[in-house]
Amino acid sequence: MNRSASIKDVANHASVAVGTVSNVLNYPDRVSQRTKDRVLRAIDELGFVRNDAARQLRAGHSRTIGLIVLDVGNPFFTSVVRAAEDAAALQGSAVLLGDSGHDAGREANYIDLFQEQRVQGLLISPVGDVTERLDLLRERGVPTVLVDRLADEEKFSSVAVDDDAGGYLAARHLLDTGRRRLAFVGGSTSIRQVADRLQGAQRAVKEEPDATLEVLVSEGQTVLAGRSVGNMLVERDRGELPDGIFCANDLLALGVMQSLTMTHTYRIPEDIALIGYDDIDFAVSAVVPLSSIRQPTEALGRTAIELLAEEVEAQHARHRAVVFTPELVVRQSTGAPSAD
Amino acid sequence: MNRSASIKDVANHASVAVGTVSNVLNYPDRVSQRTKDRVLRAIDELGFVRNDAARQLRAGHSRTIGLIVLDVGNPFFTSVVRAAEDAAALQGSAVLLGDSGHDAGREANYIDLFQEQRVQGLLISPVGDVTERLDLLRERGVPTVLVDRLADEEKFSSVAVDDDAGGYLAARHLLDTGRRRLAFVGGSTSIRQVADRLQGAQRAVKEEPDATLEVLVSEGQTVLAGRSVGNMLVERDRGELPDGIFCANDLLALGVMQSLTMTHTYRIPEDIALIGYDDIDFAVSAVVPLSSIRQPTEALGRTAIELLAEEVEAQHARHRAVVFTPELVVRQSTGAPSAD
DNA sequence: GCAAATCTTTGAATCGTTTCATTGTTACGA
DNA sequence: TCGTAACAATGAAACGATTCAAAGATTTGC
Repeated sequence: MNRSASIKDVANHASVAVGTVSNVLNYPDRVSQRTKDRVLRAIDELGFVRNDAARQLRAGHSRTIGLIVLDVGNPFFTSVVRAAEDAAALQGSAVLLGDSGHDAGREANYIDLFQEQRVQGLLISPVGDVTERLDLLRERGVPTVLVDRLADEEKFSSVAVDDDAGGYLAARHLLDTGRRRLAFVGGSTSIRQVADRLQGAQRAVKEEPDATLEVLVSEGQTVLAGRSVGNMLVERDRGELPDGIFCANDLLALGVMQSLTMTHTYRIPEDIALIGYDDIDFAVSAVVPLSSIRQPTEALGRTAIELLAEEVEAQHARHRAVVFTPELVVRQSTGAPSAD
Repeated sequence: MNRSASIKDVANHASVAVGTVSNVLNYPDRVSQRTKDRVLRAIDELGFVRNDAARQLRAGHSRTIGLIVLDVGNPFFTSVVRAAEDAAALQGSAVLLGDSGHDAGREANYIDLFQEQRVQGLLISPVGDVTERLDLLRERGVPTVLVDRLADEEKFSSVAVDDDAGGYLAARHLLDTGRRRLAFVGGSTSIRQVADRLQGAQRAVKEEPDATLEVLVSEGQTVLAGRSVGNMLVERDRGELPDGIFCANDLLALGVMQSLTMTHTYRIPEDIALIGYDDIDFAVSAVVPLSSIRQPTEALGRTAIELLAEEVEAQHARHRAVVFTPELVVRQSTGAPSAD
């Protein structure tokens, strides 16, 4: 296959000037019907496809937006990505997706790549702390929005979800359904998300004088870690058991559920109510459909694109940090009569 | 922020010719140390970043590869993507990822976008059948490799997994562990993957004169669909139950497992052995760790990139269709003493 | 039928990089 | 000291699309 047709080839083939071909593509109204037909036919016959490189060289910027996430496999990000793509499409941009896989090196590669591509801007859920890498972007004037990470409004716009509020919601829901001896299950509180969710839960518990909250630290945030915690609970005396458990994510909750249902000693939700966090697909199809806290991922993605557009348009506008409040999803595991 | 620095600005700032700056970037050996230092300093001081558009305009092609998958949320594709990215990085290319979400329109958009970007080539797991869209790519000479879809070798190179072999492996394993009354659970056999896996299972069963295979059609391929099938089985007389169940995917298998373990009437694997397909993350953390068939996703992604490289280099070489054989993963649900 | 107004079309200049033939410099052996 | 390699640096041309001032064509109004 030889080199593909250029606008010049089209112009020759249709016996018009290159400017006319360009007009057909960009300002069809300026061109007479006759000419337009001839040009379109030529385009078709030659299989002409616009060369985006030439286009954006002239324009000085591309029509793409870079999006770097920590893990495309994580349903949370998958959903954010999808929403961002749709929102970008609405404003005529396309999203280039990069997966850093929690690796700072890969992240740096994508940042460089996207800068060379002269993306309109960057959405990024950064690996680790906000470092010089990002400050550099800021200095270079690359419009940037942080995703799922609160940022100093002096420096960046950002979108995030209020984990404290989520934790409050979950605990409040357990309290509202009459539970008083609550337990929080989560990995190390050095993970910010875990700490915030716990804090929110504690805030709710303080509102009820007769309520208590026990903190159970799990080995990681997996189903298996949850099962260990569950097994430990099953061995307790009945009187020492919590009557409501809030897990820092759904995987942990599913593990706890496995332990409790397997032994058939305790019933969910009659003896123990259980609520998770994230509302993953599996939550609804657990043995006992799992109540959970759903994060507004679509809003996150959409808003990130919108904030980016603001940054692009008003170069020197103040940055904005938008925080969303998550949503309670009640299912059977916390005592709804029957659920979706 | 004004327009970013160009190679010309760097040249001025370092008092050299533009060609020299270019040489520093592309052929450092051709440039004396003194000049190189000066140029590098200028680059640093001006915060110069190569403009990829201009670069690839000159080069005639980009250093990116387009990858369009049916669903980034699907762990199968996530894993393929990751492997493809790594393999591409090794040869100095970057992957642009598009998610068609099983939507032909979105797919078409990405195909157009990637063509305008003049990607080196395209990896695509196409929506529906291989249609004119793809034939058009072929005619245009865009190197293309189909992923997870067998293709006419006259037309395309492709990488795929042998589902018939996978079905055989699963059924053969059940037979090898002494089961004789097998059941296959799957959605409609109009889905090619389901049909192939069933066919492979049937092939294995035919090898044992005293073995039988019952086909149970589920309503879709979800956990809930699996649970319906499971509930139906639990109501049968013990004598009419299968002693080995092969599910067309892990979600179905997890649903079946829920039904069986919840009632505590039958034990897995003692009464009924259970095996799924795909080896999703959840398989290992099920109540009874689930045996499954693992697809070689890393090999798929890597090989796809390699085949694409072949296509790019040898324009008129014959295409190749590479088929991988999946792998049996034995866990507790089919009677391993104890598993990972 | 003619001037003015409107609509079409033209094509050179431009974007930032790479390429490469040419020119300038240095080093070395005779 | 000179001639010649070997090495460095130069800068114009090219890539393909868009822009825009200018020219050309057509229509309108009188």
